[in-house]
Amino acid sequence: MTTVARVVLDSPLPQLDRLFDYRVTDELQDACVPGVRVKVPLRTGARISDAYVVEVVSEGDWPGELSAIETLVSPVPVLAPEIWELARAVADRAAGVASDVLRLAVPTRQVRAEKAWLARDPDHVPDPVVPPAVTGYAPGVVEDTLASNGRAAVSAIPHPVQLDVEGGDPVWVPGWAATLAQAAARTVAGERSAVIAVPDFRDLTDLERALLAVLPSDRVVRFDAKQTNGQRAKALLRARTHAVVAIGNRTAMYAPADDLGLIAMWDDGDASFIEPRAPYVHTRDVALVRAAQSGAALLFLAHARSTDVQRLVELHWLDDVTPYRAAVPKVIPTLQQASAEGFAAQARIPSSAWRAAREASRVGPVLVQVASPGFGTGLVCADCGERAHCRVCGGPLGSPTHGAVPQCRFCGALAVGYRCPTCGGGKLKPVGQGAQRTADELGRAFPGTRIMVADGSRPIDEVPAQPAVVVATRGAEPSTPGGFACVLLLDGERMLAREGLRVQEEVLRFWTNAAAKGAPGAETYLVGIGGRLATAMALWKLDGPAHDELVDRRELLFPPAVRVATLTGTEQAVTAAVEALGEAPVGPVLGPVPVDDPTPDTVRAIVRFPYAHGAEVAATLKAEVIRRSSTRRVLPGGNRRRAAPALRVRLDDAEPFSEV
DNA sequence: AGCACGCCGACT
DNA sequence: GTCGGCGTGCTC
Repeated sequence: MTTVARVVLDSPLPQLDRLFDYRVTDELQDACVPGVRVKVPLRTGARISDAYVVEVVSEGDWPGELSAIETLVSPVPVLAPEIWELARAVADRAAGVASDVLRLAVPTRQVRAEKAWLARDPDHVPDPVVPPAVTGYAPGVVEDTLASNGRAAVSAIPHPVQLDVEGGDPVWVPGWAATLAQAAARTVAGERSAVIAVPDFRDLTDLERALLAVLPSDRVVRFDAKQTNGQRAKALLRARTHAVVAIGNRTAMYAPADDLGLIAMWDDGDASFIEPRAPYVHTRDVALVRAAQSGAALLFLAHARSTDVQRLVELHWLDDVTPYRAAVPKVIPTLQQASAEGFAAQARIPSSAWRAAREASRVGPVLVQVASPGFGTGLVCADCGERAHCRVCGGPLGSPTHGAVPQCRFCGALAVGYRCPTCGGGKLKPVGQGAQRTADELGRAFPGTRIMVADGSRPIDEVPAQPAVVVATRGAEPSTPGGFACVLLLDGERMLAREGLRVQEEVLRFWTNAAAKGAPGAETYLVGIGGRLATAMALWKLDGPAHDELVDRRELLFPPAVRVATLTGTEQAVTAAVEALGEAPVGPVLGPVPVDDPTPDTVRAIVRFPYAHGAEVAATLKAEVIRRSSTRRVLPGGNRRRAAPALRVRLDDAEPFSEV
């Protein structure tokens, strides 16, 4: 009797994206188990491909003669069976290649990490964990979701929370981090694992701090983008030793974990969750696939709900969980009002907000959110370096886009034919950054107060709980123990004025995430904003805007109301692929239109289809890609060289809709 | 990707 | 007659 290993090849070619059978030689019998890395011959003995064993059977389904596995790279099973299943399903959903997903999920080989893992004590039993309560919500609500392997969209606690640490000082963490840490600790207490994905490095640090307050360190495994391959390989193997919480950014959603009990994400609307590598699957979708496969509980925590999660709530696929109402921030929207004082008038900060901020800055730190540098670059005279000011109100001039007519950052007046009042020069050059300029102005207006600036290039993680004004670009706000005494949200109008499908969602995320950095009961002033968004913020009912957005998207047949396939390639290949889809698409096909990427003879078409047809559409498109990939294109000009594939398919890329 | 197989033009 | 062009197809 022969033993057959079914392997997945480490190749990005769609036509090789299936299992291949190989004979297992006698000397490899014992070591050849699912998950090990091997090298196998392909077509001719001269070509050797890397592969993972995914299954060992007594008889394969290949009728021909089998080649033998060339070598066993290492006896350590690095590809957990459930991660193979996940990669397969994620690739299928995206009409992509499983080995592309595996490249995200499994770090390259690291001998030291493997040695450490082989030398581990397999009988080691970690200390049991006492399950904490999940605080800030009605007793039992989150606990029951976990216990029943339920699924929920959870409105995060919108202020910092203090967690007691056994034998140490209490720590302040964001409300969402406390909730996820408590939920994960309950999961681990039941000796099941949890995976949690957060958008960026700072969120990861916050979450880790919260977790270490409720769990011993051998129960927390961290994956992050700054780790070396070796550290990732080590973390990957450690995640499978006993019940742990695996935390990280996008790739953490692929962390192996025996007996998964909880899958969670913080702030799924953050664009960092969009995977930039093929097959470009959003972490939220990985979470949904993994939840379906594992049956684990699923939690999406956020302040401002994404339209994607709102859709799942309206389908009753996710429960809607909110914290105690008493916890919500006091958001005070203010449309422009005249203000008596100089800078406040220029910045259109109403006098009430101005006074509140000044009062608060005497007792604790005040957070001022401004748009990012790209929203308004400052201008100075190219000859003498003098700052360019508005002739109408005296505010600083900026240039919204490069080369545009300079415009006042405060009153919006256009400065046509600007002349420098000092030297008479007519040329302006950009300088400085939005946050820094606002800080300068505030410094003059708040004499004696410490002013700090946090932006992308000069990040600050945390500021002390002392009187100060912290000016931060949106998304770069530091934390402070206990929370800020007052929060001012400036520039909102300008942030909303940007073009794009998800602008409103994004701006609500920026506002709510900043407001949640305020202390419980602290006031948040939303400057220059009225209407429905202001009401939603004031009532802290953020599912309202998400619902309204979703209604609009349904009418327009825009994602996430429908799914989207972007087809790029030769006109022939794209047209044939659209035809192959038959009746599955909804609404008109957009295009094909000529695009210059990657070659001038390329076209692009966008088809929309209902979620119910997802599997069928992905399978059809994958088959088209395979069909087209075997024939090579001859580029015009006579010289034969390798051209881009005749057909590329990308699913659920919402980017083109931002231009509509 | 690579590499073998296969069916039409100019050569010892 | 056949050497080799590259279009087509396959890889356990």
